Amino acid sequence: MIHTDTEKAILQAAKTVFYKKGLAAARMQEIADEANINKAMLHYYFRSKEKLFGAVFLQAFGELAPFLNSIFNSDKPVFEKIREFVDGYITFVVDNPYLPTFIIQEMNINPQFGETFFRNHVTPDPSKFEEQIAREIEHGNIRPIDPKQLVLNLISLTAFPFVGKGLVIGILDLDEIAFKTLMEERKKLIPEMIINTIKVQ
Amino acid sequence: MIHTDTEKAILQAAKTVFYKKGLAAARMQEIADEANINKAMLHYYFRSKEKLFGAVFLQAFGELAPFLNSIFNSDKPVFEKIREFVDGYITFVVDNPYLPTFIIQEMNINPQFGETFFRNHVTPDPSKFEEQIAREIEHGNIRPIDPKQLVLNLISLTAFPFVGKGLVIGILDLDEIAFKTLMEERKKLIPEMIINTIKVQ
DNA sequence: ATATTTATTAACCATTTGGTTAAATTTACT
DNA sequence: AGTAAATTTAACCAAATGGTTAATAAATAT
Repeated sequence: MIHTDTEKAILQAAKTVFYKKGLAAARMQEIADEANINKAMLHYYFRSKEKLFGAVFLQAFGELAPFLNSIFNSDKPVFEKIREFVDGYITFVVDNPYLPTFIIQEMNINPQFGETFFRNHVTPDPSKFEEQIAREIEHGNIRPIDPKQLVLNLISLTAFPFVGKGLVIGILDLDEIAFKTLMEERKKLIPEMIINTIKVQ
Repeated sequence: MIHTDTEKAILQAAKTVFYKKGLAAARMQEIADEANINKAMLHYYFRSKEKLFGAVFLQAFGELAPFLNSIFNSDKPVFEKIREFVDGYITFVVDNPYLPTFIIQEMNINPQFGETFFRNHVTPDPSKFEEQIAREIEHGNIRPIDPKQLVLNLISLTAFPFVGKGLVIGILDLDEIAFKTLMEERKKLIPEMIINTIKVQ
């Protein structure tokens, strides 16, 4: 796994272009230009467009999955994990705005690719967190809820505004600043909402 | 606005292909094959790929926007609107699984297209609903919350699982049936959760 | 220094793709 | 029926695109 400067430059450029345009709309020449190198180098290092895309996709997950798993799998209490997830995710995505959309987009366009990927790589895995939730419910520490639904609520509330940003801005009539303000507020709002739903009165 | 059979067949085929693959990955020949007609007909009726795409996009919004607006703008109470939105949306999307993803995807890839579109067409508009929420808060009937955040929560919880379906299935380790079951459960779960957050104790 | 491997480039290639055209067929009109 | 208009088709075209190649330059090893 040697990474020469050129290889790194290619990956960085490919990331930029693929994130913004997706696999189909991205052009090899555009990636080469972005990396300031000859187009043939892309094939020299990555063989094909699909392979290059695969490398970018892998790296995208490589940035996100360990981060999410470190939260899911820590030994902290449920409420704290919820707060960490929301705050961490929003902070992360504000700095990497194209990443979640990119992942979701390509997994939808090519579901088979997504399935294979999940089978063969380290991906976000909340199963331990789900077990923890189930345990807390059994102990009567939080109100009954399907752990999968809880995790889905958490991800939905946190990720959707970024994934559907264009639509959200249009529907709620926001500008860039108002959007960012709203997202910052959500760091508090989402955990409060979820915790309020599951905490025993 | 005459629609011959051929024109209808083209639109239907274009819908199928564009929904599944997006603008960039869709092929004019594939649309022609899907419609069982000659490729030249696509240009005869719609001039260019972009124009055809525009027509499909317009129709997509035309299906969704009035439906959502009829809920947002009715004279029913807030809680009921929340229930109607969730139930209606999920029912709708189960029958039209590609539609929301399609809209969000293309608005993200080409934000300018999205902006122009929102300025020139009938789109989902929750502003009246937001005012209604603000009024209910003033009257002390529901707990204080930014109406935009409430609407965003509603849309996020309802739409995200479909938009990010590939990822959700992967992360939560679901199959098609488990996914559908989860979605059906959400028709109850989401309204309960949101209403629980805003109802005065 | 010289040979050998590695990296880089410019030119090239085959295929695909959106789009056109001119002829043929069907429909509508008188 | 005869004619003009609209519809449909097959063949074609230019541009774009992913990918290759052969020659060159740079680095590495002997």
